[in-house]
Amino acid sequence: MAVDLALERAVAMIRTISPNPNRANFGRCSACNVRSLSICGALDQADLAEFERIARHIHVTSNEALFTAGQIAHSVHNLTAGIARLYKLLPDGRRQIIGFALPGDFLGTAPSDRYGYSADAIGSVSVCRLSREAFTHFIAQRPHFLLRINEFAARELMLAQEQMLLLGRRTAEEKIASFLVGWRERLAHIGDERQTIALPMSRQDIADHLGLTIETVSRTLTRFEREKMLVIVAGGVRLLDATRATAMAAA
Amino acid sequence: MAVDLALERAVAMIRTISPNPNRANFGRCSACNVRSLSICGALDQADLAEFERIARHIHVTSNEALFTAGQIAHSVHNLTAGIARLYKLLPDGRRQIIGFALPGDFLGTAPSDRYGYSADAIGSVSVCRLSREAFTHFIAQRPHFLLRINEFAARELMLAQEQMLLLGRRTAEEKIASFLVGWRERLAHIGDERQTIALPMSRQDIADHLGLTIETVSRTLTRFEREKMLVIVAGGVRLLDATRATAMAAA
DNA sequence: CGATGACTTGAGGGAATTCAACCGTCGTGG
DNA sequence: CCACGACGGTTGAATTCCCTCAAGTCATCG
Repeated sequence: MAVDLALERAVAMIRTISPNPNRANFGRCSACNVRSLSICGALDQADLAEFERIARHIHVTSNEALFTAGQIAHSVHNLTAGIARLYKLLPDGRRQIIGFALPGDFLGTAPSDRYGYSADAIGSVSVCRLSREAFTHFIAQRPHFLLRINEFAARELMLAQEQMLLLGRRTAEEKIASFLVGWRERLAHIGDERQTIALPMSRQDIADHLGLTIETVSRTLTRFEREKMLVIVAGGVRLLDATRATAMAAA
Repeated sequence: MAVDLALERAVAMIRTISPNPNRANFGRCSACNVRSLSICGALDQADLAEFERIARHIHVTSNEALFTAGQIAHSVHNLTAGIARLYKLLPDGRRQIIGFALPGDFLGTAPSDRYGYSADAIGSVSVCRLSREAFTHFIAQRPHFLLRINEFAARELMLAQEQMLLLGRRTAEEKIASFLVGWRERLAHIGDERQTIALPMSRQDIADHLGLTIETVSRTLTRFEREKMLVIVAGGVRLLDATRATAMAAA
């Protein structure tokens, strides 16, 4: 039906920014459709060729792990398509999703030789995987690239700080509204600007991201719908009153 | 009395790692007692001289601001003595302390030209202040320095991720225990290893860091004391049962 | 179709907050 | 010298927001 078609298109949009990559160049960095969004945006043709030599394309399917917290961090990752869930677990199973990674996001900024969090796929995901060793060597002689990585780390840090404010000091209602508004912005940043906000992650994922339970997320969303702030559709929500949502999210 | 003397020594210890800087070299980077802990640890004598040329020493007293969220970020800061409170505010005054900065910490990793959070002094604080412009220029030609900054950003990010887990998924009891254990580790890292954990910040600060109220912090600490896990002393706590505290904090 | 999984909805409970009072210390000024 | 208020902290009682537990709906799929 129509709804599903729209959803499918939305998901496809997220998976790859431009849906028709040149087949001949498929897999080649120079034809990468998220290059400008990613750390690789700072590389010229020569650098890119070398980068490509040390990178490996990996595809993982839904709920498959990219890496797991505590493991030796042999690789760094560059998300090229799909969405990943980044999370930490407590021994008793409680989970905190520290973020969702979108195409262009870099997963490799870590202070130790072990992954500080786990990452797995929400739907099918493609990444560039590089051995940390090769990557370290690569950046060592390319200061401008390092600068770019630094910018990415800074942006990630800022998001983390926003999230701390949300987790520590916002009500459930504010958390949901902030999440929707922030998520919409991030989708817009990668080129997905539609009225309907795609929510490919589950309610449980949202709950674990906002420090809530699945029931509270569900209840709050349906209340927002009752109050005509949004409409819940398959795979996402359509924002009717963006002004009110933004006001609730007020930084 | 004895308690106050011990406290004073503790505070002095935090303020400056080595209490007797060479007077002749006072204020000189080469004599800086937190250099090895800070980003400047990656600089050689020549670099250090240049760094010193663009840095300015600033002292601020208790509760004075270093910078404020939203302002144009003209400067970056390097904490050399004392402790700073880093926080974000909501329009209605709710506050989230995103971290406490210790000597050696670098405050300058930001993706925009505006400060993403506010910083002010807990007790008296000394910082090296550099214009962002000069700093950017400085790092541009020193890749190894940039690498060091990157390591610092990565560590900060990891701390932020830990804090998200704490804020989103831990109980009040676990939050307090985790905070005490983590804080003790950080103090140890800068050379302050004593039985008594110095807590120079107020109960309100702790509450705003952990996403709790001041009453809950107070109640939980006194309960810990009743249960013989610790003793509350002026300016800090003395940990009696570190095993239990660590278990509560269990990552 | 029966089973399974994602989500919703309702009723009741509880952890932490809110509201309020109180305590001890410190600095100030009458 | 001490009365005083301000301030940081503690403690108690009542409230509330969100969680827990439980049931029910709906779509998907073997």
